[in-house]
Amino acid sequence: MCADSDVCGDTRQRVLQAAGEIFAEKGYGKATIREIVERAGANVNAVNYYFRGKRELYVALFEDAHKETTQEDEREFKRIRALPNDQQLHGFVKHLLKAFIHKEERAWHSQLMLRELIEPTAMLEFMIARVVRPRFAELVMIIRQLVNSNTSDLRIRLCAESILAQCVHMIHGRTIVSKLIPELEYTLGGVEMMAKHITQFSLAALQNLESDDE
Amino acid sequence: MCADSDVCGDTRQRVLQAAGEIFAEKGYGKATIREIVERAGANVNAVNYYFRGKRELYVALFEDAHKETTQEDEREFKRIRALPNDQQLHGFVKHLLKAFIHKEERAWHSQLMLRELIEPTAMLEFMIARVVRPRFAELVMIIRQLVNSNTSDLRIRLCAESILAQCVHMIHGRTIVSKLIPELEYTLGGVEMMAKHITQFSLAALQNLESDDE
DNA sequence: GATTTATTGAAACATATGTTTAATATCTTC
DNA sequence: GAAGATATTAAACATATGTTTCAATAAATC
Repeated sequence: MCADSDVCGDTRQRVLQAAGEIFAEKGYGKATIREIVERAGANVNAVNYYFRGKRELYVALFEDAHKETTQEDEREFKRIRALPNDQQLHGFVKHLLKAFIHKEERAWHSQLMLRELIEPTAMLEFMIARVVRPRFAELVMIIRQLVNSNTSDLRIRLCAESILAQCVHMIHGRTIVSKLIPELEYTLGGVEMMAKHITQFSLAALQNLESDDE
Repeated sequence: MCADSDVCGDTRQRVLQAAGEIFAEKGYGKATIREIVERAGANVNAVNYYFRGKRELYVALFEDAHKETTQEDEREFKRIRALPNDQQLHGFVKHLLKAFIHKEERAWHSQLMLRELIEPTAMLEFMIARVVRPRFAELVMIIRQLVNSNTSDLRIRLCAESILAQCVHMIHGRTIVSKLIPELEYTLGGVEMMAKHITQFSLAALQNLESDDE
């Protein structure tokens, strides 16, 4: 047996790749081992041989995806922090949106994360701790620089949710969005347009927030 | 055989109720006929006897839910149109949010609709046409009264999506939202707070929109 | 009240799917 | 090149689940 990726034949890798795509496409429940191994050009047994089972394959995959996602997040966040205040939000929104429009081979990393929000498995807690919370914290930091200094923390977190909501909705609700706004294509250009609108809408909101007493 | 609800024994009705709850809870795929009939106190055969199959049961249920939803929408929209301009948005947001916090017996009507957005079945098209589009149109009307008269239609529709996004996110992302903002309880009081924030945030955005030329 | 129809119940059937087994092939190492 | 470890394959197994069958029972009709 071999656990490391480079040592053994590429069957393990092909299964990982195929599983990533299919889990991202259909979710854990609807993905079947037989479809995965077929796409990987491997035998049904391959999943159990290399990963001990469907669930363990999913966990392995998820940890891969999480690692790549957090690395990319950290890299991007560093870059964004160096931007002028009023451009940071745009950078953040664009970063979130772009992850989902990647070329197919890579796209499943992000889609897998998003799926977890839709139909949670046992990995949800892990993901909230490692991906969602850091992103949320970063967004809160960006917002804090844009609003009145006496704005309460609760208010800022609510605004953060409002902005996240718009990003998530564009991806996850794409079927509906593209029917209601056919002008929005799900390409790199379309994403620019989405990011521009979300940023503009949210900046306008933040700059116009009423004071916190009520 | 009997198709009307009042004529035959109440088995058919009990199955409908149980199915509504379970489909809303778990989605079409994960709901099983055996669990449905068990909760309804009926035999496995009941589903096939009264509805010809699982899918047909789902369709029947969905049409029921849709009818009730659209009726309630129309009633509420009429009421909201009578409000002053600046209160209409708040009324609309509150209406959307409240539907999901109903007492359990009724909640599945709305939850079933929301599920369709998450894991679409063949009913998605039907639902977009009958529920989503009318709601979207209503929201667009409300927004149009609040912005500069030369604001483009595309811009207005983008804003409508931004507002819908926030509403949907509060319901559909409740697991995460309540972790990031523990102050937000999913009770009637909590919903008031959500509605207040979403309205305030969005009104601020709309009032501050830049002009459309670019 | 007998006959027909509608409803219910238990079991069987067919299929899909995760998992295991055991045989075969391939590779490594001495 | 032989022996043992590693990898692959095909088949079988176990379970879950939608569906069907058919007999038993209840309800309706005449």
